[in-house]
Amino acid sequence: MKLSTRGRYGLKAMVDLALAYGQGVPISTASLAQQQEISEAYLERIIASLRKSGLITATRGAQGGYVLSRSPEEISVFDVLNVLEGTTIADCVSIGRIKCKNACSCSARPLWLKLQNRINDVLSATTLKDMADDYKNQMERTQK
Amino acid sequence: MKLSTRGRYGLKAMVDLALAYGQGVPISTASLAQQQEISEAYLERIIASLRKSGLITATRGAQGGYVLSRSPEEISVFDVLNVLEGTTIADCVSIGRIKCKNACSCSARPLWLKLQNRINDVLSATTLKDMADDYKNQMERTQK
DNA sequence: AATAATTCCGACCAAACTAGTAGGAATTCA
DNA sequence: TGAATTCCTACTAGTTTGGTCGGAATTATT
Repeated sequence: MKLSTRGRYGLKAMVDLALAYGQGVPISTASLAQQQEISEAYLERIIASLRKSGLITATRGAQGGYVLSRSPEEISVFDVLNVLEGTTIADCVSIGRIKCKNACSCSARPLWLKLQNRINDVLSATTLKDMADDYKNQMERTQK
Repeated sequence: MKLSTRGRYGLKAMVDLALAYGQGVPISTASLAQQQEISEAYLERIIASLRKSGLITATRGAQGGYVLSRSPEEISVFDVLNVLEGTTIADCVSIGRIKCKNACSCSARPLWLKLQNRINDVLSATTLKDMADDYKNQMERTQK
């Protein structure tokens, strides 16, 4: 039930991109990594997945970097974590074909389904804009 | 975000014990493992943790086995998974001291807290009795 | 008393996953 | 041209997962 650094680093990077959204300036991995104080090389690979999934767009070369492909309110946390982590808590609740042959008679499956729904509710109801706004507010409050 | 077999096997075993509760007959690992069609040796070790935590009580020797230490409605899924898995999705939402020094200024922490609460709500609102009852109902329906 | 059934315990193990590192090719701006 | 940057692939150490194995201790049954 633990989130990996992959998901945590990646989501925070996405929030950073959300904060920069609208200025049209691409942000480099170097600066994203610096804000989180983590390894540039590692974050780069995480970001590569996000780009391949289409959530962010890269511009190469000097002054290059990344921008969100859509506006922050159109990207949910679910979208992001779905790329970076498996979001399903057990195989038997995944949308595609169910791998567990005992699914019909499993005493735990109803619970997993319910739990999965609650998790998805939270993740898909929260957008990058929400997180960026919350963050800005929090920063303001601690300033004062 | 995946549950391990440890949590899944263990919880199902607990439901099996809940179904047998009240008859006073201890259930052996052999029979619990058989119902799930999994390795006896592995389940034994999972069950050992549950016993050490006090959720179940063992009687040794022939005709021995395990019974729930409390009645099924007094044991929540949270109790069980708390023993078998870490139930926290990130260190920064654990109850004890917060390990992450950036917790105050983290753009993701409010989300993790919210998500963690939703998960805990579901897990602690569901008891072994609920699961056992659901299971019995489901079995009846598929019989007809 | 012998035996079979069972919990209990510790050591071991292979495979997968996590969290990185390293190095260099390709691209683009200045 | 040179610096900044993405992009890509290979490598690695450590941890976790999901087990197995062998045997000691305990108890009910015969």
